[in-house]
Amino acid sequence: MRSDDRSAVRNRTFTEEARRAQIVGCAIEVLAKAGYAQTSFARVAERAGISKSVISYHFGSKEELLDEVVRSVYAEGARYMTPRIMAGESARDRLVAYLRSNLEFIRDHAEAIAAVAEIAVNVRSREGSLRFVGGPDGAEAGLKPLEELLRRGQADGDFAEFDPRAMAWMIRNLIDGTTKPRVLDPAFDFDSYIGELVGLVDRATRRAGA
Amino acid sequence: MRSDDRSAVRNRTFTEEARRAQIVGCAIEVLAKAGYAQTSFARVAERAGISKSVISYHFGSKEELLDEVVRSVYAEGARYMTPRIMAGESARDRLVAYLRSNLEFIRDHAEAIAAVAEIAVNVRSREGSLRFVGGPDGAEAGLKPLEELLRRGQADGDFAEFDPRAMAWMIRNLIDGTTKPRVLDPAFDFDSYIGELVGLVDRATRRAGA
Amino acid sequence: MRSDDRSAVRNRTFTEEARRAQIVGCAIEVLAKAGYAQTSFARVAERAGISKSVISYHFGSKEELLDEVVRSVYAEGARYMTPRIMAGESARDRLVAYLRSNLEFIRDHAEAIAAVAEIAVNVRSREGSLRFVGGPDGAEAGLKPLEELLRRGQADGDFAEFDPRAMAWMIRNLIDGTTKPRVLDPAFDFDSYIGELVGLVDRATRRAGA
Amino acid sequence: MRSDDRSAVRNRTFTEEARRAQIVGCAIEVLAKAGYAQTSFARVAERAGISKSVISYHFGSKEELLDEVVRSVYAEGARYMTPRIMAGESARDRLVAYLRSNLEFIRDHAEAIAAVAEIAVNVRSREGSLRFVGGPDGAEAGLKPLEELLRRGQADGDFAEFDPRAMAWMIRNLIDGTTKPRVLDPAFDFDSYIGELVGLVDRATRRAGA
DNA sequence: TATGAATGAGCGTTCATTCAT
DNA sequence: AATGAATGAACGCTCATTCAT
Repeated sequence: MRSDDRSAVRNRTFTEEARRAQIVGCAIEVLAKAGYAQTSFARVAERAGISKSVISYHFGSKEELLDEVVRSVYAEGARYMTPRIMAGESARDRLVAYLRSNLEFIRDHAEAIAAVAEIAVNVRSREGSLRFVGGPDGAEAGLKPLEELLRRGQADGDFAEFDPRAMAWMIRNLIDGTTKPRVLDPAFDFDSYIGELVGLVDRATRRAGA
Repeated sequence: MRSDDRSAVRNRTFTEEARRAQIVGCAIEVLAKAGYAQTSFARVAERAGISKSVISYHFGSKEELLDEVVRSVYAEGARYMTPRIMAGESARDRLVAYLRSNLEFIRDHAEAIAAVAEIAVNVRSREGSLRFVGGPDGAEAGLKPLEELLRRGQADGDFAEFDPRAMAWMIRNLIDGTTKPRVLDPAFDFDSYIGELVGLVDRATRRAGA
Repeated sequence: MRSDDRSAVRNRTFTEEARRAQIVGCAIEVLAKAGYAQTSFARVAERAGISKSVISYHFGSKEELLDEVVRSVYAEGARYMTPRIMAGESARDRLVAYLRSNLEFIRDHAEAIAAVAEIAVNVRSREGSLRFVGGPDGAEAGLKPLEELLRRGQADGDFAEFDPRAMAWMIRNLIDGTTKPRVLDPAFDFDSYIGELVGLVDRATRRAGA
Repeated sequence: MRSDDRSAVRNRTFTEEARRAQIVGCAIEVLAKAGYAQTSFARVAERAGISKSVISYHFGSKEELLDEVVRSVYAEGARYMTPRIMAGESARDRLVAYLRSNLEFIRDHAEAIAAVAEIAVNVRSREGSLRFVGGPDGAEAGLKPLEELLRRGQADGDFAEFDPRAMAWMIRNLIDGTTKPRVLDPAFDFDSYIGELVGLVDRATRRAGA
């Protein structure tokens, strides 16, 4: 096995990247369909039609594979959202773009989102803390820009007075919670839910009388 | 194991109830501290200072133990919330009471809430669906009363126009998401967060001009 | 617990005898229906509607219970067969009576026979040898009288020349094997099978020209 | 475990076949020596000098291992018996060949026969019926050819009148019962027993006056 | 680059048995 | 005479991981 991939970047051949991507894709499917507890190398390998030691070969550990699942989904999410948010001119525009683009990404990548959720609530460090919610790569990373956006909007007079950090958390929870009605509610309509959610946030942040 | 457990209810001796409660308590601690995947009979027994077959003796299966964890936490939650909600005279009063009492309960029972969350997102039926999220005892059970409350408030003219079902889901997500900032944010202050959340929901539901 | 019942005979109260008989009966039912491997104190107790420690109380060990099952069935078998065999005047008469009475007893006590068979082929001493087939109480005990009967018949000129010991074994195997077609063959008719078996043994033992 | 076992047949490497054969061999030894109830993966592995998860790796379940034990012994038995039986020209010849070859195989494979017997009388399906006694692969499979042979012999005038099905059962029981005197009787001589058994069956089937 | 083979730790569960009441 | 409570050993099985090829 390649024992020297501790460092962030390594040269990988094209075939290696392809295998990694395939395995990540299968891992996402298994995670989404069967849940974290039932996601084993054996099941992922079975779905990929390869032997399970191939996974060990490419990823070194289960942790590394799950990390890569999260990383790849985050990266694709950022690729989708960032330009759309940046296009907004006012804080309000950008907030709405943040909400819409994030929700659209969730809508269009149900399996990947479910997989990341499974990992986020389950993978723990040795000491027991969740690896993907705390930590520098965790929720904090996604929260800070949102908080900044809100703060800026308040400074600009776009938004009412509220605790921008608490509001950021609440908005994240509103977004992340979308998967619940989606899965559970047979009558759920994603696009109208987006409208309701944007409306709610708008009313909750709008300066009185604006 | 006790051989006559088939029926729903059984007389239990005082000692048995005490042991069951002790085991449930330890299971909650392990679930909250180490997460679902690391919660085994062995770990729970170790924490309780008993042998793991004692758990099998009292619960018959892991599923039964986890069910009891959920049931007991739900029951205590209902005991706390129900009278407080019922005391409200208007829909708005009751909505605020719903929010406050639920959040207070979460605030005061952090471990139990975390344990139930671990179970809810992990325990699956044979076919792969989450047992405690869907189903008659799942989210639906908690959602319906809230939706009714919102609908009634709209009929009374207390609330603005919005989709009451979507709003109910969003409110639940706001509440359930509270654990995230609590755990992750070192500066998190639960009581002021309650205020922010109640304020947000108030603004989001209030009839314009009211 | 009564720790002094190592010796063969003890005074037992009426209720104690009744309990023992009840437990033995239930053990027979479980053995016959579910097989040796699935026969546990728990299952026997469940069927008897008592707690499993009652069995421990009355029998001291699983071995003792199974011994009692075998002993009681053997005793009842002997009670049925002995007078019928003794009534025969010639060796041939007695051989036929042996076959018929044994087969009738098997026919009329299917469960008990099945239970004893389960025990006989499964219960082993510490060193690994079967307890109920070898040993002084085992097959030998049943075989010797049959062998003697055959030997006597040869001396009387009733029977042909054959190795009486081998013949005794073969006859026992014919009898004991009856349960197999009975269980497996949907068209099996016990009484006509008795006729066939008696005929076979008659032909096999009869002196040529007799 | 190998994840692609679903289908009936698979290519197996030489090493895998060797390991499987070794494990089957050890399982036979344990079954024969210690009996079904004491036959566990741990004991088999211990005898093979491997870790018990190796057995799981190669067999997937205990059931699969025991199936393979039965299958391999049956296959070898058929390989020995079939040509010898086919060589007989008359029904009588073939019946004697059936008896002799079967008994010789039993004589020469005592352990394997004992192991299969342990399995046959103990392994049950979910519902409680014996898996290897009833069913298409069970006793029926071995009985039918024998019954046909007897029927053909009657049609040819070789044999007396008797119920060929009952006779087939009795002959099978005579053969299968051989293990009992062999194990229990210190003076048992297998070859002379074969002679006695063949003689008995001959007398029992021979047409009067033939 | 990939794999077959193997491993040891751990899982939930069942078991006969013990013991105080 | 009976029981509830508890135990430790053993069970079949799954797991991520290692390693020689």
